[in-house]
Amino acid sequence: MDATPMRTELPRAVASGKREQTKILNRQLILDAARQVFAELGYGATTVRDIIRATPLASGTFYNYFKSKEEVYQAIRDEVALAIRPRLHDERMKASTVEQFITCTFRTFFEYVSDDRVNFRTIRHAADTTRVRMDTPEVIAGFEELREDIEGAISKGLFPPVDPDMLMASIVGVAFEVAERMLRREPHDPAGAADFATALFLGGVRALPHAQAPELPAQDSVTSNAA
Amino acid sequence: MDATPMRTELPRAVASGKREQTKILNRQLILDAARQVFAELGYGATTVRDIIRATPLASGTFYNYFKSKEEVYQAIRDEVALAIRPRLHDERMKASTVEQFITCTFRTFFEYVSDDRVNFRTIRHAADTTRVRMDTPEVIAGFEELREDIEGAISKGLFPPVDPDMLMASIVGVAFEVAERMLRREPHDPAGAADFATALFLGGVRALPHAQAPELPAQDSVTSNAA
DNA sequence: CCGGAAATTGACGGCGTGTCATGGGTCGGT
DNA sequence: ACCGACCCATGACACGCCGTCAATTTCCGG
Repeated sequence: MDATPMRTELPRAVASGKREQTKILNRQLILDAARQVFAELGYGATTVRDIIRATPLASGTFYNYFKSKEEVYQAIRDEVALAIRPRLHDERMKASTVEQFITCTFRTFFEYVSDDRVNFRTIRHAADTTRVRMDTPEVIAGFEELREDIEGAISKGLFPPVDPDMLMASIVGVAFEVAERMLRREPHDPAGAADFATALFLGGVRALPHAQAPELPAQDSVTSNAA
Repeated sequence: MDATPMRTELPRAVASGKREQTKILNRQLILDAARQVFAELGYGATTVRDIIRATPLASGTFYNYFKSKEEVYQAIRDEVALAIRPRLHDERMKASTVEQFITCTFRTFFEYVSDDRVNFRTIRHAADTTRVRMDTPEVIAGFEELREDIEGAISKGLFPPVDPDMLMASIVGVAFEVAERMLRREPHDPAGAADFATALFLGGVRALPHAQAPELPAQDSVTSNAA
């Protein structure tokens, strides 16, 4: 809230001693260098030495901050996940209809991806010919949160009682794959991508097999497999 | 066509000289070893040395067959893609309704994944905590084929005129992500997964924005940014 | 049976990895 | 202002992997 330094004996909240300051600085130095090197060489070809060389630090210092290049990658990826996850959750909490729930999820995601293409290109451009997607624990936690939100929406009667796990998986799959295509086109059209995905799911959810709904009036299509 | 050996001086079709036989054998030796080592150590941790050590061959020999561990990985992955791609294409060619088109795509894919979990687990179990998916050129070609099939289906009036690229991306995303969840559950239920995905797209496609329809009545939302 | 082509072998130089003893810089107490 | 304790950056080191290549073995055709 207040940006005014209190000038008490406890300025810890922002950056306590010089010790901790350089610690934060160095960490950021490494992360920034990594982002650049990953983008330049690709994740697979990058070595810890490449990262540290793009930094004024010595090789040993790297290991005071990260165990490996993979951990650096995770940190970068988690940064993104931590930035976007609360936004998505908040938006979904505000939703009072299926349409709002779905549309805000996709819109927020695609807009973020479009804005943050620095990070995102870094992340996607991994090897030469092959595309790669790595899901870090933080990202997976985001998926779980989506599933929980879906479960909540179902119990509030907002969604029909579909399989939340499968629906989550589908949304995730469409989000990432469509985002990829969106980034390939110029100019980026996050709104168009969101409209596409939203329409798909809005139409689709209605047709989805209802999981644990025993007292339904005669269903005509699907529903052949009631587990 | 004919499997009968002609007994001429040219039995090349099956396995000509000892030279070529061992060449095929060695290649297979390396691929098998790689499958095992990848599954055991994970892709990231595996070294070319690990692979060659799981083989009676010498280190130098490896490079007569593959440039790197990545190329081995591609070969394994491409093996799968080459096995499944024609099947998918054939099934889709037989489809005369949207429902058939979509359902056969998912059913074939999920059944294959479920059967072939040896390869698939190998492929997915890449690092320790992180999940990865690598799309090799052969796999990407499969995606392109799907897009072309969608375009064909649209021009035959089977599909409404949606954006084929985006629809392809969505199908791919759902297929892989739902497959992942399917493999996590015991027992595997490829039919259930296919029903879910099919229902989603059957309902969704109808609701999708129609791409190249210029004579639309007043558009209210979107379309603000016409390049 | 022999000469040449093709493929295998394993040792080698170069490099990345992760560790550790060393030393310089920082902090809290006096 | 000074000092001792502590923390952490440093870069050399031992080890292992990488990709290559000359020497050698294996195979083929004549």
